[in-house]
Amino acid sequence: MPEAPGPPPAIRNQIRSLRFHHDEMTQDELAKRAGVTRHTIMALEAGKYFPSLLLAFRIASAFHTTVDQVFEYTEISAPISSS
Amino acid sequence: MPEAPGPPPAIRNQIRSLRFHHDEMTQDELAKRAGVTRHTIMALEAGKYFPSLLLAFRIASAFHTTVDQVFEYTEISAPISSS
DNA sequence: CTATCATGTGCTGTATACATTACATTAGGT
DNA sequence: ACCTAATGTAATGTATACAGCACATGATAG
Repeated sequence: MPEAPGPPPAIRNQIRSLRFHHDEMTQDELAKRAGVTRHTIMALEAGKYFPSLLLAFRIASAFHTTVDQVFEYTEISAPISSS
Repeated sequence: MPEAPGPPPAIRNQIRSLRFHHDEMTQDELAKRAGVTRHTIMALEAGKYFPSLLLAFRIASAFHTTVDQVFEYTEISAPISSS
């Protein structure tokens, strides 16, 4: 089945890339460090949904980095541009 | 009514402070820029819940700054300490 | 006193992040 | 061929972010 139509996801993440750069950490290992299930990590890498801010912080913490280094926000439909 | 028991919220934000540092921007104005309702901004400032990662990015964008500058994560109950 | 602006409160409904369980698939090792 | 580890898929249930609406409160102005 093809991708869902509509604008592309507004947030991309570097989770999979960071896992391999951190001693090939498994999804399960990252999940334990972040306090979620392996399923959640898999869904995030697959772009099925966006993490909560709390989980975003915990994932960044697992990689000893910041939220802005793990997640990248791309403005697609800006709610407001100028008053 | 007193606060709910248990550990303090894991994420604090500088939204109210940033609003006043940005020409005393009203909750309604910030809400419009972030694409949410005024009610949501009020709830965030009151600490009633945490924003989604998407909203966190949009609020940071409204202040021309990063997520990590608007929101501060304080580790209270680390999901894992050491294997 | 009345009107308006900014902020807070309370309720109800919907969308979605995440858990839970189970099963399929691919690669490596014996 | 068999076993295990790592990853993906699918279905269902729960918690919660956020919308939408109405109304209360405090400040300022006329």
